[in-house]
Amino acid sequence: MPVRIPRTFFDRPTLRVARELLGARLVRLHEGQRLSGRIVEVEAYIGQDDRASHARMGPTLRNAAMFGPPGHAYVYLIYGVHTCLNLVTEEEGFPAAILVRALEPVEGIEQQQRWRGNVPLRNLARGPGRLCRALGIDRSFNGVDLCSETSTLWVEFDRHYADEAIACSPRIGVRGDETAIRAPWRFFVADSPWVSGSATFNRGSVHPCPTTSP
DNA sequence: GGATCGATCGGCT
DNA sequence: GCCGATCGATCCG
Repeated sequence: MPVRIPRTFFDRPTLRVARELLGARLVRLHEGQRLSGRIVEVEAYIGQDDRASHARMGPTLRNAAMFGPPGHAYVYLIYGVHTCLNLVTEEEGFPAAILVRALEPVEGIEQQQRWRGNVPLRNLARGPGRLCRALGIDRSFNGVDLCSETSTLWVEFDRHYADEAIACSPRIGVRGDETAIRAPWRFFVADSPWVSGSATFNRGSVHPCPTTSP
């Protein structure tokens, strides 16, 4: 039986957690059925000094989950249209989270297709808004404890990817050209057809993978 | 495959 | 008022 990833996993430096989440399986339980996908792309948002983070202006009602304990979900609405899922990391009080950007579909694909309007399989969960729609994740999941045995959303260990299979790049969709904001805090499975972004961007902007943050 | 543009809401300045 | 950690439709090559 697969087991939920425990809170101790999330209660660690965010870049390490982000790297190790690649290959893990995100599971949503819906009416007794498992809907899931393998995480193939993530982005790290670390601390109040991260100019791209929602936590940059300090704690607010919206970003409260980022300041809360690790192992919880931070879910928000973007552009008035799409939902994004983050997994909160590091000790309570320190605002950090990992944006889940793409999944390789694994279980309950038919239900996911229904929620997605029968788009091509490749686009089922390729992008942060798309994967939320595929798994039926809305803002009612904000603050949910992924490590509680009673929640209907969690993460399991699944595949392991060697370092050579992993690539890094600047985060997608963040504005500004300061070096700090361009930190290569996006991790993805190189050459996976399931990651978002264009092939040329994914190949052309690859950085060495960082292991420590400022 | 790539560029552009509109949608549409909540949260902050 | 302004502006997003985006997506899909549409147009072009």
